[in-house]
Parts: sequence; C-alpha cells; structure tokens
Amino acid sequence: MMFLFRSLRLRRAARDHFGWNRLRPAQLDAMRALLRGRDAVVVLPTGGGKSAVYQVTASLLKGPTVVISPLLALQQDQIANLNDRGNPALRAVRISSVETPAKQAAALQELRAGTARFLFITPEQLSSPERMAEVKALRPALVAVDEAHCISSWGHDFRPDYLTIGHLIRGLGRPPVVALTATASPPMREDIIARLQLRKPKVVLTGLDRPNLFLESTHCPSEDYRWRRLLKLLEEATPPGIVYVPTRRAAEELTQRLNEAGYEATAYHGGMAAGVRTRAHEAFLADRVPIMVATSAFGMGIDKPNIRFVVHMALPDSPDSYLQEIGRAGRDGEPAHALLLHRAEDVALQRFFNGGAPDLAELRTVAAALHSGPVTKTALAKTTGYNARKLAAHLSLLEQVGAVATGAKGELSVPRFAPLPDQAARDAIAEHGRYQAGQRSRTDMMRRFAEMRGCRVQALLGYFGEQLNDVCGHCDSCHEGTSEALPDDGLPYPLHSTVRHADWGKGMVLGYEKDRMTVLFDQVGYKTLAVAVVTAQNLLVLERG
DNA sequence: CGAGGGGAATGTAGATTCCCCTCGGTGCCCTACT
Repeated sequence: MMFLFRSLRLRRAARDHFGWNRLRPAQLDAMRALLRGRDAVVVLPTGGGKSAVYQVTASLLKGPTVVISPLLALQQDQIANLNDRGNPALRAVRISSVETPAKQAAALQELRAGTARFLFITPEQLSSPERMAEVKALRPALVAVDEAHCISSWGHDFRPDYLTIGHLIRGLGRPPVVALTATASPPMREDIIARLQLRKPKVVLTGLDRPNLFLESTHCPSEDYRWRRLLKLLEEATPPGIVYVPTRRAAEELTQRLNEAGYEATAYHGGMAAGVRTRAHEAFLADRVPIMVATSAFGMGIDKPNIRFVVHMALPDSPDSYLQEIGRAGRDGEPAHALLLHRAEDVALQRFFNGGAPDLAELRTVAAALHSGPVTKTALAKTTGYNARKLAAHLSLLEQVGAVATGAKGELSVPRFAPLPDQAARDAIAEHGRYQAGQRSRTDMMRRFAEMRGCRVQALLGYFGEQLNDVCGHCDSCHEGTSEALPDDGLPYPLHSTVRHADWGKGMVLGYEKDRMTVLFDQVGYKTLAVAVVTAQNLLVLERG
C-alpha cells in the first residue's frame, strides 16, 4: 500500500515539478528507498536520469538537499538547469570559492528561510569546520553525492577530501544518502559504500551493453600507423567526435596536425585558460566543433546525444575510464564507433600516473603526532609541517589500518587497540601497496581487453561483474568471427562466488568469456585465468558466503 | 617506464650518435598581486 502511495507521489512530483511523464523502474526504486529513509547507490549512464533521482525525491522532503559535486562547471550547469524552470520550490544555490562571502551568507539565508531547496557544494568546502556547522544547522533532509566514482578514482591521491565524505555526512546529522555515478565496477561500488558509510543501501544498476556502439581495438606498431589509422576513421566517420590523447602536449600537437591535414579540430585539456576551455566545451555542445582532441579532462557531465565516434590514441588506465569515455558516444541510439588505437609503450605513462609509494618516515611522524591526544587536522598540519593534501592522504591510509579514528566533529584520535606508530606506518605502506596492485591490475585488464580476439563486450561486462553468454555482434571480433559464445553446460564456479587461490588469497568470480575467467582478488586485484588450467589443477577453492 | 630535448662526443665539417635529464592527468582551494 505504502509502496503504491510513494510511487504515486513521486510520479506526480516528476510530472508537476519537472514535466516528466515517465520515470524508469530503476529511478523509482531508488527514489522510493530514499523516501523511506534508506540510502541508495545509483549506477545509470549519463543522460539516463541520475539527477532526477535526487531532484524529484528532494521536492517531496521537508528540509533542503545538499548536493556534493566535484566540478564547479558541472554544478553551474545543474543549478542553471534547476533555476531555469522558474519554479521557486526547486531553487538551487551554491557555496564555493567563486561566491563572495556576502553571496555565501545570502545562500545560507535562503536555505534557512526555505526559499531555496538545493545547496551545491564541494567536499573541500565541507571539510572546513565552520562551513560544516553552517550546513549542519540547515538540517538537510537528503545528501546526494554526484559523480561518486570520484571517491575511488580521485580520493586516493588527487583530491583527498573525497575520502572523508563519509565523515562529513556523519557530521551533517546523517540524513539519507544517495550516491550517483555512471560507471562503477564491483570493487568501486564497495569502495563507495564503505567510504560513504552507507547502511544497507538500495543498489540500482542498469545494463551496460550498448548495442549501437561498435567496439574496435587495433594494435599500432608505430606512431605513424596510429596516425594513419586515425585518418582512415575520420574519412569514414561522421562528426562530431572525440579523440582522447594521454597528455596535454599530445592534445595541442595532434590538433595542429589535424588542422594542417584539413580537419577542423579543437584541443581541450586542463592546462588551458578557463575561458578558452569553457568556449571550446560550449562550441562542441553547439555542434561548432567537429573533432575535439582532448585529455581525460573532457567528459564529465557532457551530455550530447549525437557524438558519432570516440577514438583513444593511447590505452586508457582502466576499463572503468574506457567505458565511461566511449559511453559518451551514440546517446541518441544511432550507430557510433569506439576505436581504441594502442601501443605497448602506452602502459609506461599509466605506470607513472599510478604514482610512487608514500614515505614511511612521514607516516610514522603523523602516527606519532596523533598520540598527543585528540587533535584537529589544522593542528596536525602545524605540528608535522605537511600540507593539507599530503596529510589527508597519510591520514586516510592510517585510518584504514586502524591507527586513527575520526570523531563526529572531525577530531582525530587514536583508537584503543591501535598499532604503535612504527607498525602503523608499515601497515599503511602495505595498504597502499595493495591499492596500487589493484590499480595496476586494472591497467592489465585494459591491456588484455585491447589485445584479445574474443568478444569485447563479453570481456568488458565480465570486468563489471555482468555475464554475457552469447556474443555481442557489435565488436570487431564478432565481425571477424573470432568471438565464441560460452557453452551452456554450467560454470565451474558460480558467478560472483567467493574463491580462494593459494598465492592470491580470496577473490570473487566476476565473469567468463570463451576459455577464460576473470577473478577479482582482494590483495592483488584483477586476474584472468584459463578455465581449463584452473579446473585441471584445482587452482581455486570455492568458499562459502 | 619511455619520449624527447639538450648537449657532448666523435673526428676533422656538418651531421650522426649517444647519454643524461626532465616531464608526463584529473581540480578543488587560498593568497598575493595587479
């Protein structure tokens, strides 16, 4: 009864406030869970109505909704989108470094008075205790964490405040939380749930297979071959399209080279002036840029229906990034081409980006400094002399090994049975090693995907823990006839079952393709194994639960 | 890890080869200066 009533209210709100006559079952499932006070994890492709999940729900709640979102430009779009509806009940405001203190105060006042319903904010803003207190006093009714994969992909080094969002939400009084993202492999979902400290969240997923995307991967023996293969695609394909390159310099150089060859191309990367970047982005959306040559900076929040091709001029760091990037093509459902041009040399750059190990002595210093009693991050930064980013990264590792705990107000203390500083530092290094092994294994999976001759969609879905028994029919392998459907005679180990390997420890069976299986191990990351070898030598032991 | 630039070595004139060094993605934020 309540089930129907909630669905009805949600449908009515979607129609009356937003003009949407239909909600997808996945959207409704997540919204109903949130209305009941449950947490939710929503994995939907961009353009698949992720924002609707928190927006429609928020319109039915008493208090304001806090939207934690990583990019100011993205926030701008979402705010404009809400405010352009001209509905005062949906008004959105923002607090960021862009707003003056007066504007920030005005935004808070509007939220208090109830004339604004949405507050857009970054994790960095919330990590200031004063800001936190102000937002808490608003008594938010819902927290939406947009682009939640940033927790996994950015938190560990680049934007460490992402790792503390769980604590921040606890500090806000712990209203229901919805995490939204376009892609999330099983370990990424687990990381999101653990980091946000979600409680038995409702997990909503939609299928990842996109039949209108043609997947192709070609090994390039030389840079010149890669260039000629790109030209061949550009002769055949219809713009607009995106060409992903690994470095800023490559973006500039390839753009120039294409222009000289008579193609209208524009560069986009994080090192460009903000104004130039915005104009390039807008021009692309308005169909005024046929070919966008970009680093990974280009993409998040791009919702353009008619992108006809996505080319990778180097191996991406992981299938996660790859799927996210090719997923920008063909949103309108019309055919689109995803071409991956890879060389063995590409892996070197990813190794570098994966970074080095943290400093043992520094970790020990931080661990020891914590023993002087409960401290704040600011105080710790002063006593250790480390900058906020380094400190946050160290603290996150130390927290994972139980050497530090974060209180409700963000104060740091040493738990009762914590390891001593020296041991804590060693444990933290080991923890970081496991993290890096996991990252490396993702790059290994990407390389295997690039080089394989079997059905690519089978392999890609296997990585994400989905099983496709039949061949996809829309990749190069399928067209060349080298794909094979899986036999129907049952799997030696059930999908998603827990197994144990003598050297690699515990792992989860993610999927099968042709004669191989993919397993994700806690300690060493992803591995693909020959099924025949595994069964003949009994390499994996099935565990319960 | 590997590409690419700069400079030295080679061995006798301008070019080739080699070695060493540096750089390489994603973006909040704040502060000091125009």
